[in-house]
Amino acid sequence: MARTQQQRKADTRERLLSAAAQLFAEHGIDAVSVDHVAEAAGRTSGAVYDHFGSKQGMLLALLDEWQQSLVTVIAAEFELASTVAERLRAVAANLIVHPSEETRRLLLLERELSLRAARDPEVAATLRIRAAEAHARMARGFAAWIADGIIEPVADPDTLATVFRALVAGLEIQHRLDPAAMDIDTVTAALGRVLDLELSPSTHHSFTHRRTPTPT
Amino acid sequence: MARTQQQRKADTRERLLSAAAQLFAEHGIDAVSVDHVAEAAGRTSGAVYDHFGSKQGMLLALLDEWQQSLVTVIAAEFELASTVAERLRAVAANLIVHPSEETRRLLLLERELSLRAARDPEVAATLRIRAAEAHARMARGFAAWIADGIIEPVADPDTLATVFRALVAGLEIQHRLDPAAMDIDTVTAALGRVLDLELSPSTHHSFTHRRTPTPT
DNA sequence: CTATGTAGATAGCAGAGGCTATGCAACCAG
DNA sequence: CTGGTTGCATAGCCTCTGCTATCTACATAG
Repeated sequence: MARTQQQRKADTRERLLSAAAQLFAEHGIDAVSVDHVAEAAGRTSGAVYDHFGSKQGMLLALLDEWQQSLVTVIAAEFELASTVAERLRAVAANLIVHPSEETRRLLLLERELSLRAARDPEVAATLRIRAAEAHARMARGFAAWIADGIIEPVADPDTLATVFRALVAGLEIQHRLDPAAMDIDTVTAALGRVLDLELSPSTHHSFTHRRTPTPT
Repeated sequence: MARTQQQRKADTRERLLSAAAQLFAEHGIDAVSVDHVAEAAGRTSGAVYDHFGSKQGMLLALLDEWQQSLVTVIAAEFELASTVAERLRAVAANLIVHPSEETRRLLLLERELSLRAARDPEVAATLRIRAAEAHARMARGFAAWIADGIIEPVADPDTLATVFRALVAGLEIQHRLDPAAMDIDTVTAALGRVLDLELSPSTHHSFTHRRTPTPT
């Protein structure tokens, strides 16, 4: 397969990181052993320690090469529709209400990492940089929308980006816990609140569509 | 101390659950061993297994008796001020920007539990019930405000409660990761966005107050 | 073709953590 | 007073995990 040693090493590194991302997202970082990762990558734990030195080292390497953050996915969703309302609905659908399996895993991994960051300064430092980049990117997007008159300047782009990121994260948490309690109209309306859009489902409906949680 | 066996047992149970709550919140559930909990409670692991059968059993028992959820804390904050703007600011300050150590621990535990719920149906079931109660409580609060004319009926109470809970959770995550990037004015303005309040800091200021993340 | 460096396999250690089996003192019924 | 029960302690088993030390096969240089 890989011919030179360099190629072989690079290939192994990719396999290991890819397997780690997959398994960490699916089962949680602590629940996945180094041996699990190695086996999934078709290698042994010796390869992991040769490449990264420790499990933590592997995690940090993974973070460094990790591009598919929440905001990246949001941005991708935004490209798919033209009107603002449609874009919000696309985000609501593809990130929160009907995400693909891969997206679900990504979001879960992002949550676990941000929780870990609260107790692990190394993880926090890496995540902080990514978060700042993501925020800036989204703020520029809102600024452009305002400049183009696509949305009303209800607040400055920085605040909008902060609110929007927080909302998506928070809504995702709620929906994952109790999907039956939140349909796509509610989610879309919630996102629209940020931009002063009137997307609420009819009042009568909205007061009654929420179901009590499914009893155990 | 405790005289009858019943009293003794009840006392031990409380000690164990209290110690577990404290330690789980501070270090994370997986990082805390059964022995740690027992020792902090002045007992041994034998007591834990007599009471709860397993570590998971202890966690579920803890959840069942757990009253101090995020929304409970928010509700408490709301009582402290009179005007809506002041209440939002109180929430921003006491939950997100300058929370007490105890509040910080509580919020962290709540995040860990909700993440765990994504992979553990037992935890999910318990949390789901609490979340529904919390949501209903907050929705009733917003409904009362609308009925009393305290806030404009910009959306139905259910949507408002959904948005507000999501926003607080999301903002807390962001602020914990990078406190320097989000001051209290931004947070308050973000919360106000939900209710169409104009609390934004001056535009010129808001475009510049965000700092780049502290390098490493 | 040989010498050497290197990617990664193999085997195993040390420690920890969940859990169990058993022991024992305090309590309680008769 | 006594025998049984209860609440918890003690000791230890067993598995798993992160990690290391050592070895092997291959690739590259000369």
